[in-house]
Amino acid sequence: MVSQKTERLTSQKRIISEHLKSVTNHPSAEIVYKEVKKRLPQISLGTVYRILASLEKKGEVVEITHDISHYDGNTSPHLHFICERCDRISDIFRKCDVIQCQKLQNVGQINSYKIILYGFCKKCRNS
Amino acid sequence: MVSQKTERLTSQKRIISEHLKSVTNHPSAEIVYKEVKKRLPQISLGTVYRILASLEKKGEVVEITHDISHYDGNTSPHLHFICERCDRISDIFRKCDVIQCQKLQNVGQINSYKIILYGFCKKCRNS
DNA sequence: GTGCCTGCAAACATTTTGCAAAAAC
DNA sequence: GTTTTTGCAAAATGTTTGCAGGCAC
Repeated sequence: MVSQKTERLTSQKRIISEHLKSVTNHPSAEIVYKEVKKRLPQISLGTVYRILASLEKKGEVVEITHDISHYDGNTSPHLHFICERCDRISDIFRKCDVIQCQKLQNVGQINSYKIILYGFCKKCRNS
Repeated sequence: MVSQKTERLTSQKRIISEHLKSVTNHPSAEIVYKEVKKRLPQISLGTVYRILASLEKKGEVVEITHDISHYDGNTSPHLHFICERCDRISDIFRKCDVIQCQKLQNVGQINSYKIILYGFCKKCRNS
């Protein structure tokens, strides 16, 4: 019999997960660490990285790479807009026809996608 | 009078640029370095990074982040497909209606976009 | 000759990892 | 009690940078 690893629910996992679902600002690991530390003062940055990686692997969090990794706890399929001036990442809840591309193209089996738009946000464009 | 910096064409820039235009495998900086070293044995990795960054800034090269940075010398707008098993990056020359998203959304001014599809390529799916 | 660019190596920032103690089950 | 997870700190990785000499113009 192969012993199988059963995941355990720790307060670290729960609180990081809750935090990511409650914010919309796509924080980096460092920022998640700082925020979560308010509730769990003894947590370490390494743990934050480990938990973020496992949440991503499970599909409960989406990673957005912009210089460094940022994390989005909203897993409904959507796009991201990154302002090249202020670096803010915002959500765009609008479907793109990637599904259509899938069908037309025969590269293989498509499981997910990431779409990032780059430009200037309204605030930065007007200044 | 503000003195203005005029760019100079060096063999390093020319050969890296040529190399990226001649391949379709989306190499990392390290791989570009190894390949270009065949023609320029004295080139350094730092120079490769500097030139890749400047080409990207000028829009002559597209950066694809997948764990590390990969570079695409083909600047015609297209999508990328990454196999989650063999990590190969392939091009998909097909337009997506991101333009349409732009018009519908009013986040600001959109300058460019990156679309990455993740899945299993045909070879990996059948094994 | 002027000043941009390179090679080198050291520095940097982010992320990963090994290990012993702690917590979950 | 067993096994997973954590905190800590050190290591690893990819990338950037300062500087002196080299090369483009």
